[in-house]
Amino acid sequence: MKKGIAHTTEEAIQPVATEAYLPGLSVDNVIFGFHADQLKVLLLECRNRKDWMLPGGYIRKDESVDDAAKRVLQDRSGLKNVYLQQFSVFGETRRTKESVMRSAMKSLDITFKDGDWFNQRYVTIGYYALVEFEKVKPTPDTFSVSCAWFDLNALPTMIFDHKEIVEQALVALRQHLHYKPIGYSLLPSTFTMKSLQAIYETILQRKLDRSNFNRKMLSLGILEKKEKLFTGAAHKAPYQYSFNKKEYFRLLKEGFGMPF
Amino acid sequence: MKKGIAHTTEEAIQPVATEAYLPGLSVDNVIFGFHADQLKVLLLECRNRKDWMLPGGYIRKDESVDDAAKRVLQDRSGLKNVYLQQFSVFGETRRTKESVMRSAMKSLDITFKDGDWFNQRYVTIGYYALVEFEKVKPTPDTFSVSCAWFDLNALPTMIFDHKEIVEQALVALRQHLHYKPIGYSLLPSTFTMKSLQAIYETILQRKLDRSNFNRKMLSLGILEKKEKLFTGAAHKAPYQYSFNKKEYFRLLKEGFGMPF
DNA sequence: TCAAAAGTGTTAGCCATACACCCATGC
DNA sequence: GCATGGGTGTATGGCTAACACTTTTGA
Repeated sequence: MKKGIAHTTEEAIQPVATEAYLPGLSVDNVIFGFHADQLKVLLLECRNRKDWMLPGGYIRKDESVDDAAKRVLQDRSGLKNVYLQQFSVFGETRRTKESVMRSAMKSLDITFKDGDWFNQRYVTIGYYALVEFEKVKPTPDTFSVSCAWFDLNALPTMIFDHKEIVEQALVALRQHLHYKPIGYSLLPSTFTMKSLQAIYETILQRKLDRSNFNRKMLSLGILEKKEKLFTGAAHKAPYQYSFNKKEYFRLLKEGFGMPF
Repeated sequence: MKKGIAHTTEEAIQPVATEAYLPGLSVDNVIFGFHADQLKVLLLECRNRKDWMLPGGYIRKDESVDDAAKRVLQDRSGLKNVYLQQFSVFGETRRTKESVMRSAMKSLDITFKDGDWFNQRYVTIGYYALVEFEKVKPTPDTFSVSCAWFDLNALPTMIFDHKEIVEQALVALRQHLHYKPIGYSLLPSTFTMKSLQAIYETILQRKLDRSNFNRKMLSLGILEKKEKLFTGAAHKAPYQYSFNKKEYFRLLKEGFGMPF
């Protein structure tokens, strides 16, 4: 608020240089990861409060909204070049609450005045990201004391309308599943059909037939079968697959029809 | 800019009372109508310029973003309670151009300074609406001299990225067609199956089989057959239908799968 | 009686679903 | 060899797609 403009990546939600950002606008990312057959969301634990929030940030005056979302994603997870999709705007008048802002400011040595940067109405643009769980380095920001994964079925209490944003993101993701390939940035470069199926099953919240899932996926022509076999368990070794990047992104752009 | 705040509906894009609006944010509506077997878009002819623009406006500090879009829709078309769907945010840094703003201001007796209200970067939230063509009363705003329908295949030159916004809206509409019913606010309260089919055909840009379309639509259970027959032409009279509003909106919320 | 458009019926083929059966592996 | 999980095959039912046939109406 008093300091000059710091142009590092990690200036995201810093209470400095508010003149560098668009007023009243923010982005919030719902970052999905996949671990132990469960979908997880990356959340931040609020400083000085008992609740959690989505990784979010403001939009610099010289960057696009998409770029702001990318920057936030990279700052909190260490990752870039992952699937990041804008899905909805949250623009209710009273979605942010002064009381929450106030307590969040307390620890940060910020004078809280009416009409202040943090005390204005915020419209936020929701994005969801699909990331490879293992590769993420959870990193809290200035407003938070920790950054951790949560199971979708066991979300903590969250500030503002952030829980609703998570739910909407899941709805959007489920929709997209019907006409877009999923898995590229969620899985390691090589994976088994079983783990891919597990992703679909957790997102859709229901079991799919193993045989039919196999056939369908292969028919899309986005998978490359590695003849190399995995080993170590007391059963037949599964094939390893990787995505044919070119075909994958062609389908991502063009869309298709999934039976479920 | 000098006058006080006028709280009529028709203050939308007025250059007065800029303090009443959220800075740097706007909504733009792609209003689709259906006429003569063609999809039309409602556009505004810019004052002092040779190009056209989408009906848009700013967001009042005491209204939600959705409400702002509704207000703009009502001001330009006279309609409310129609299908209005947010579909994307347009947030590139250079999407609005100073030169365009400048010429638009010229006729309005507005001093144009750097850092001025109209000379800032704008992020806009795109909505599309489906309206009953016949019911619309096209009404220009302060920045425009006329308001008229355009065929989607014959759009005029448009300011900023507005043509791209129209195209994106059409893409979104086409997507939604696959899992949501369409037609309610596009058609009169009573209509024929042929006109409903025509809507689907123009949105999808391809012919559909009459017989199969019939069967599919009826199987959704959102249509009520009026035994009253239409008359006047040299052929068999078609049935009239109307939507079962309750079922229609249930499906709109839940979604379903369309074969095409 | 003919043309045009609407209503209805029918068939073939595809595809999702369900399930069965074989293969590989470690204990 | 047996349990476990992976790979592959197949039958059934349902639905789409295509098209044929009938009905209604005004000219």
